[in-house]
Amino acid sequence: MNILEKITQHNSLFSKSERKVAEIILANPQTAIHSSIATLAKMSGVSEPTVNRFCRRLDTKGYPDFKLHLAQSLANGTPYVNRHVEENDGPDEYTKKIFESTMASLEVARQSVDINTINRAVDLLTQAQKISFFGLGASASVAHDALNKFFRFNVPVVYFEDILMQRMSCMNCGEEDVVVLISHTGRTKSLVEIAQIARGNDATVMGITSKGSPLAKECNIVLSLEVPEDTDMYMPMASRIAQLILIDILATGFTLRRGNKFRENLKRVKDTLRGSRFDKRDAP
Amino acid sequence: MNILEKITQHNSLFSKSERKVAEIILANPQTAIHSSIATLAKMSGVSEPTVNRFCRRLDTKGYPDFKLHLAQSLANGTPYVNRHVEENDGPDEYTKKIFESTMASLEVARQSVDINTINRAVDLLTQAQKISFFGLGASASVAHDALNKFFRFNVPVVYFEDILMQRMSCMNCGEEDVVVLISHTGRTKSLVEIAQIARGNDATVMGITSKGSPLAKECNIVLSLEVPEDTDMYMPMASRIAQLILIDILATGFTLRRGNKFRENLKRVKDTLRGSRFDKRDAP
DNA sequence: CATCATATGTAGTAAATTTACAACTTATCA
DNA sequence: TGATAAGTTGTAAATTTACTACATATGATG
Repeated sequence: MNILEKITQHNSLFSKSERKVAEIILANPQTAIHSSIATLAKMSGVSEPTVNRFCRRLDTKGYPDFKLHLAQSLANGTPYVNRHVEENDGPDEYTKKIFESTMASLEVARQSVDINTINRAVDLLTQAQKISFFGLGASASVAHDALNKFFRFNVPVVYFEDILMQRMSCMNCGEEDVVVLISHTGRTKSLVEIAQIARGNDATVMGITSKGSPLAKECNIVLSLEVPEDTDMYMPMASRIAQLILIDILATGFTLRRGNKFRENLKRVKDTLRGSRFDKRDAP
Repeated sequence: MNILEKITQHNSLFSKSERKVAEIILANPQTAIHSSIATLAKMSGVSEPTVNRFCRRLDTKGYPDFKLHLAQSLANGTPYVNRHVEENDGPDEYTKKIFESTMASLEVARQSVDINTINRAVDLLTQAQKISFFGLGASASVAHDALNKFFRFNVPVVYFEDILMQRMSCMNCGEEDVVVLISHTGRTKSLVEIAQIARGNDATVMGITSKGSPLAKECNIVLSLEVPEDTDMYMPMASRIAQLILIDILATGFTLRRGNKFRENLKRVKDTLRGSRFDKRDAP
């Protein structure tokens, strides 16, 4: 897709003179897009038609078209790269890095979600009699967030942080219930146990976790997100944010599936909150 | 910067015919970049020089240069636009929309953070004897997440979901303590009250909330994020994700400030978790 | 209604890109 | 090794494209 990468990769397919052109372009792409074919030819020490042929070999219609592609590649500048925070970074640097690497991860996550699985997950949630959200450690706050979202839907929804409560809750669940287990690694022992208990009671177990993990193996349905792992010791945890967005997506699918009448109800819940708020106008 | 936006904004400066050109381009920019000046002129129903003048008015050198700029604008894809989920959207559509609008909001948020404030906030947190995180409703899970992060730092850190517990906790705090209050709107009554209580006890009150809100007025320091408001009835709550990233940033700043020895300690906490996990290799 | 200013189009010109073809390399096989 | 074919590269002409200068039209102002 990106033409600059394409140039580097196709290098072997170029002829000798074409390679000269490639070098000049890679060395200074910004200059290249503002040059005419004649200028570029002179810079590369080749003839104009050679430059043209070079462009064609990259599946562009010709030189102007090539410049367009090149411009697009350059526009993406540094397209949200996953740069790690370093020891001596100042506030401006680590702020920028955290935002950007989060966005980079989200971009990756976005491309990795499987729509069909999402759809099926929404199906299951819609039909559930009771929905439970469990997670431990960092994932607990994700489960917590899920509770907040689904609670508004006027569906029986359960969330516990305590392992024992989670267990007990699962022991009491049945065929009609959906248990959503959240764990980035999918290797938290007690969560895997909970999955087993839930399945033992014929509940549907939905995992928001890594593909192929121990937890994933115990689930009826797995929503996995490919997020570059946070090998870093510093904090940013893009995986967790991707999970939250996934919850957003499920919740949205849920409302849409439930239709109009249901959404009116949702609005009522929102309105109820008003009483506990300062009015927008006459704030103290 | 972005030429497409520029076209929409400069609309009033265009002449009648130039506006025709603008319309055609905005209607189908992808086609525009692949057309010659003659084709575009014909499509717009104007003469070629008019198109050229149109380009010049946008501070480009001429038509080819304009196309380059246009191509760059388009390169950023449909650069993460905040598109709302609609009634009849299928799973693929709402998934895409949610991801994209979240990213769009993050981009906005990123540009709105004030580095100096962040730096001061990190200062305050570093010096705190005890840090409390409080939020209600959706913001509770953000506070919860903050707890998870800061807990690892081996600093006294407090989090309650219960209003009464929050109150009691604040009554017992002192000069050396920092209370972080999280609320997107900043209009939740009980949270404002808590801010007042905390300040009454000389604690430092840090607000992660909207500028100029009732809550913001009670804070010693306000970390505000300009996030396009979620007027939508559907779920996506970009504001909350921006808050989480902000917490990430604070936590990162915190570790960096604390230096090396401190980070070793952090690693130890991470290692401790191993025991509760299935090993990566011999997973069952 | 005359005059000026601005806006738009026509036609010609200059520039840039592409095509066609010829010259030159390089590889292949007898 | 030398002939031939396949592939490269360059030259020059053809074509397309963009730009300039000027003429005409439109519209506002006194």
